Amino acid sequence: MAGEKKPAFAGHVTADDVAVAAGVSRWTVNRAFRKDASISTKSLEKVMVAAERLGYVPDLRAASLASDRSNLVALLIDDFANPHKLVMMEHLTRILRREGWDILLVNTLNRDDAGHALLNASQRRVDAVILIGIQFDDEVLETALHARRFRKLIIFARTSRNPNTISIAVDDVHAMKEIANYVHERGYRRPMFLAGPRTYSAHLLRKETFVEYWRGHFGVEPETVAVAAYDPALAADIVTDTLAGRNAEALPDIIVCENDALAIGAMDVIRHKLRLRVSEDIAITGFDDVPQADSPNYRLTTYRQPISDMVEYLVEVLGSSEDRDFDRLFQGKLIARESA
Amino acid sequence: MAGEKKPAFAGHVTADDVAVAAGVSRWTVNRAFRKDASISTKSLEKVMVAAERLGYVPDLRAASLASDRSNLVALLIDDFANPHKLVMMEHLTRILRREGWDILLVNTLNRDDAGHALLNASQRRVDAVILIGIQFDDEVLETALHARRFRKLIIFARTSRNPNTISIAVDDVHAMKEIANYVHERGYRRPMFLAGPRTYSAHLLRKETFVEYWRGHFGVEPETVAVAAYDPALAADIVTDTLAGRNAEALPDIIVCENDALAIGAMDVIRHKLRLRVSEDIAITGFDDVPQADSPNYRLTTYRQPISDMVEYLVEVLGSSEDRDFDRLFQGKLIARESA
DNA sequence: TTTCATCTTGCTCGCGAGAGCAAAAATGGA
DNA sequence: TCCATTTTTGCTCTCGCGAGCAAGATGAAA
Repeated sequence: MAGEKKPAFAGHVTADDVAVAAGVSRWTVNRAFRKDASISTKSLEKVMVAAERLGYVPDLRAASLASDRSNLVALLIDDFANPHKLVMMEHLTRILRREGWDILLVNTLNRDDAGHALLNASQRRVDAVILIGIQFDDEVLETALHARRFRKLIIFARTSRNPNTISIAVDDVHAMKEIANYVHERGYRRPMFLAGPRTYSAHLLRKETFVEYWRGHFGVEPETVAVAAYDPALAADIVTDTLAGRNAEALPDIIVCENDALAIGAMDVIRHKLRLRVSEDIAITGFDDVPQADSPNYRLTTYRQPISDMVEYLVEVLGSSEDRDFDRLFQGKLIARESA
Repeated sequence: MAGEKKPAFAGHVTADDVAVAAGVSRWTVNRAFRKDASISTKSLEKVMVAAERLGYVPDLRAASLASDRSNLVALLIDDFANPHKLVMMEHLTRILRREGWDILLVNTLNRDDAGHALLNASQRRVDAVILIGIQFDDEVLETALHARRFRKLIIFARTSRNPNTISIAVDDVHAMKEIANYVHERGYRRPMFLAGPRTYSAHLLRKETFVEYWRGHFGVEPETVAVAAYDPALAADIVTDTLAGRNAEALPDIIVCENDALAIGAMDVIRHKLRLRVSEDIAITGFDDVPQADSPNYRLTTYRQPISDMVEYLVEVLGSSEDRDFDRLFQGKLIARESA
């Protein structure tokens, strides 16, 4: 009380210090920082004034340890060449933070590393794991799930058949049918599908859907090419290797890409390597509607995922303690621009 | 011992359980998971076998609480439109993880939010904070530093004059002089400088250096234009507003950009809005050497920062307990491509 | 004023580890 | 083989907070 001046070394100010300063018990101090706790406005104010003066903030490690809820989620990601990841991260970090969740960011270096990444997260006792990476196989997920290291394992922006994971994604099947119809209506007849890497657990149904739908409805089997990563530069190499030297009739009239990262790489090749015109000679579609897709340089026809809605749903899932099936598909939107 | 089967619910397997299973004490179990601890190979193995079987992993929250070292660093970021952020994050997440550091990712929504973001981090008792965002003002940093909420506050890829922060950055002054000389040597005489937002604490000395150097050495004051964010789309708007309608003599012959994000936006405008040729009509330089800069579409002359080296130095700083001046400038490299 | 319900406050115990020390075991040299 | 040294192991105490309960304060109804 009497001008007892500690050198405000906030790193080690504890609730006890505040309690003494405010003339209440330690538990009242902690209660003041919990939104659910019952506390009188009088002591709340006393505590807050003292805390402010001493520079006290509660230690979430201890809170987490005692309550068995960490309010921490791990975000596992690996596909850093794909610009859409930046978009997803922006939404995830902003909205999760608004809802009081902190994020542990883990770079899953490669498929073999996924298990370690999961283990890493589990050591911090995260409440949930969000996968926005692509390199995971079922075995790893099964192991983690079986060990019940997390309450929830959420696969974001990708569908999963694993009944124990929660998948929040766009409706790829519907989307690709819409794209296929659009492409056909616009008069394209020789599509080539440019696909990304095949993963085990978390699938994109885009290639399968497009190919089957096109074959079923328009009678021909589209050519498909796969790229080992969602990397524009890599996509460019593959497309160059595939198309360079072909004469006009052997070229596709449109390249339907699994996402914008691939589409951007492919478009660069059409223009600068094949020296053809985009849309007139070879059209192109993407998926994701990354910011670049709207640039005057690309004007890419693509398909927008409702990322904000998906993340809002994600926080709803995180907050829920029910044990139901949380899987959900969202409807996206075709964005027609000049590339197709 | 005798086939006592718990339903391997790893979420609640504690060191005590493993101790019983392995026939040692709890402390021996914990020691087995610490690299510095003294333990016999025999008990190490016993513990590891038991831990593996039960699915035990140490609880880093508790370890952190007891040892006052969290092995956690906060990464504060805000500039999600800039593709270079993805590059930095990839390096940071990969190398920090390799060295045993976990990352708490915090999206600093805006300048007013920086204080909250810092507070957020401090509640998790992170060992250090790394800023790769741009919106911080001195007041906020001073408050955080004064409260000593973190052992280290590192400003990455940006220089700071604040003596209490650690700045790990590229030598902007040297870099811009090199760029200015290159530009002049290549015969450009009417440069325009396209700058990003001005921040308080963490400066980029690029604009100042370029403008002063050019004026001092070549006698004329270059025109400068500022963009409110490192966002290609925003840069495109500003450049369009600035240059559209000018006749040829009033146009710059080169646009020197503070970074690639701006350069990419500007280049799109030159081609698709002004309908001019890049390099022949208006040349352009960037900074960062983002992946896109190398694409056949841009072929941007730019300046590469040695991000890997910088992050390696960062982990060295994190690991050090000395109390010296850790500020360091790295030398980058001019990457000449076709855009200038 | 009394009585009972409600709100607030303080307390015991526990969360899962680490520091640091003391006891026990292993090791080595004469 | 014996004693001194070194290594390994176990233990007490602590880190900062929360759950849940009991005691105390407050207030409304009788």
